Amino acid sequence: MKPETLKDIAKELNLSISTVSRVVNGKGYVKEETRQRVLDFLATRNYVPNEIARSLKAQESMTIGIILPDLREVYFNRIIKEIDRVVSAAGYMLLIADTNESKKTERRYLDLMFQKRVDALVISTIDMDPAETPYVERYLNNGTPIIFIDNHPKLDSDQVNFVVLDNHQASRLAVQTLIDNGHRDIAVIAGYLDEPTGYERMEGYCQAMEANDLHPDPALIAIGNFKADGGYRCMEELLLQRDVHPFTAVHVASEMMTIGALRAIREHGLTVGQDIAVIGFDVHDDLGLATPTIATVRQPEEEVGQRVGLMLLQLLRPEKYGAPEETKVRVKAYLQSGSSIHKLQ
Amino acid sequence: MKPETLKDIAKELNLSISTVSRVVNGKGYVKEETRQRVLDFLATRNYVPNEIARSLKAQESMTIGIILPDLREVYFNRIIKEIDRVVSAAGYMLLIADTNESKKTERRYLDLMFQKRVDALVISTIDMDPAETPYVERYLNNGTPIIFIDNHPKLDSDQVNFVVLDNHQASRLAVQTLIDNGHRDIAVIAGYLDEPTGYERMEGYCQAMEANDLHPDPALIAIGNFKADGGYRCMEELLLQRDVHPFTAVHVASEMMTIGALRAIREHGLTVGQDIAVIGFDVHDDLGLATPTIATVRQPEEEVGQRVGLMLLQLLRPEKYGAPEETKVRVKAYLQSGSSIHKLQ
DNA sequence: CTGAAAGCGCTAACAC
DNA sequence: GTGTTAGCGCTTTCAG
Repeated sequence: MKPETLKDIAKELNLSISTVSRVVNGKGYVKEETRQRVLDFLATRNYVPNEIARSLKAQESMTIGIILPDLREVYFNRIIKEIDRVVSAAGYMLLIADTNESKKTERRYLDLMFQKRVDALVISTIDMDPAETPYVERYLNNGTPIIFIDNHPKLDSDQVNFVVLDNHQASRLAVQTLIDNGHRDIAVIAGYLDEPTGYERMEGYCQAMEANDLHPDPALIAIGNFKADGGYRCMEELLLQRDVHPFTAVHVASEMMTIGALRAIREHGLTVGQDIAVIGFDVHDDLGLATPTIATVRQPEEEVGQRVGLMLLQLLRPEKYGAPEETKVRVKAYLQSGSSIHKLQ
Repeated sequence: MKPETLKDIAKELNLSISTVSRVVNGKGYVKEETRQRVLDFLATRNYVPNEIARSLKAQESMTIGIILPDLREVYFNRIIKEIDRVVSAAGYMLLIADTNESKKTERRYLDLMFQKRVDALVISTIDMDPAETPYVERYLNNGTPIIFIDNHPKLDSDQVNFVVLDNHQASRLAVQTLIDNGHRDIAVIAGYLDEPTGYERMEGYCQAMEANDLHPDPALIAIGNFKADGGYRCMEELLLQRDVHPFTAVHVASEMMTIGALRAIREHGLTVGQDIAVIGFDVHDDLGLATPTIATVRQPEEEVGQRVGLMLLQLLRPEKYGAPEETKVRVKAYLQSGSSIHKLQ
């Protein structure tokens, strides 16, 4: 019933535990004859080393914790998949926790994972001042590597590693794409400006406008709540004042707000990619369900996952994977074109 | 740097390890005064018990392994989210492995998780004869509970627990919905019949037809490869022979094939929900991007996750959660309506 | 009420 | 080459 131990094997073979251990691990001198005898016997049994005991002795769990707000988000599950691929090759496994957007749950998991002594932690926190909580400090005091994804705490310790999106570049790319298609009167629907993602994307919009000698009209800047209803309301507002403040294109700076904005446009009897050009942010339609297809800037999830995976290995085993060159990285968004943008003129 | 141990604490307090252990775990007699002294001291330190050591002693890891082919699939990440919610309340954490549809990787993970001595395993295997591999047997010999999801091996041991979809009922529901809308000439695009999901869904189609005294026309049954291109080709075939074998509606028995079929219909200049009614299988468009919206039968992912979670707890701690009543469960699909079905007559 | 001691399964000096 | 031993951090008898 209970799995066999080295001791069991050793007893049956009339050998010492250490000898068996040596052949199992393939390290240390063992006479070829004995080695074979052990190997043959092992083949008939079903011995699998107990990693828990190994962990206790070696003081490393060979596990990496991942804490995130919602596993259903495409962004997260893709990243995890990549991280898994990269680190599992080095023998690490992933302990995953979904906080369901709850700070309380996030803290509980932070504790639980520390108890389990994860060798490193990847976290997309919703608790933006982790430096102040003892929860994260435990890891830091410990020297346990932490990598933040999606967002990162303001705290500027060099212990704070992250891989996040370059929001400025992303929205610049979006707006530039509209401009390249001949649009000049461009509205933006951004998220709350007190959140970095909201603020930075809005700045990106302004940067692109100014780089093209266009003046962002304050009336064409709408601020929503990152959700579909926010996008809907913002779009409504923009449309209602359209005779006074005309625009031919809009950049919506989050996925859900894009969904809402599209609905508002449709309900106003207008056609996307004809009456109004739309470029979204991180809109996922890999199945190609939307007609017209939605142009959007997107985060390179695979790249993020790979970078996080590699950074983990470098942080955990620098002697093997080299010291990480950069532990604060901002990845670039890419353009996914779609028929929601029409050429002007 | 290294986290403190009971020993460290005990030494500083001039107490024995066992006394400190008792107050940390709140079990066993400790004089109220000493208890307070320990508690006060602990508050100033930052002691977190080492779960690895606890696990070794207790012979349980408080972790549950999950092995699945692709974390990006909505079906899986929702289930995991629910399982996590349920079992984490009981102190378990999830070790997750994405095999990327590879049998070899699946086996490697099966081994790794056994090494880590997971207390239970949830698996969506792609290796349909696990009974023959020693990989799964190790767990079974061990008494380690295994729950299969999505599909299950043919092997009919009572050790094989599963929570899977009732495919017959799902396709029956789909076809019945078409019939209820007045359709009688109904085509089906099913997956390969040597896979249970392909076969059972096709049977469900036949059952619904027969229950309504309709004769499934063999020419209206197309078999594809479960992927978008398969769905596309099948739909093409059906459309090309439509004058000889007319139909007004089609049930496509997998998500990706539905996507392909929709494209084929569009490219033939026909309109879904007008010229042809379509009901898909497990089509996910929670963002509501598709127009018209796609009617589909869907798996109740949340229910599956909850059932698996509860079953795990019951299998692991029957004294606390009661013995599981049923360990082979088939959940029912539900209907998600959409404008891809038009009423006939 | 508290402490000493054994042992979970494994690794790694260190002897022989 | 192989065995003995100590010890990773914890829980849990068993003495005192």
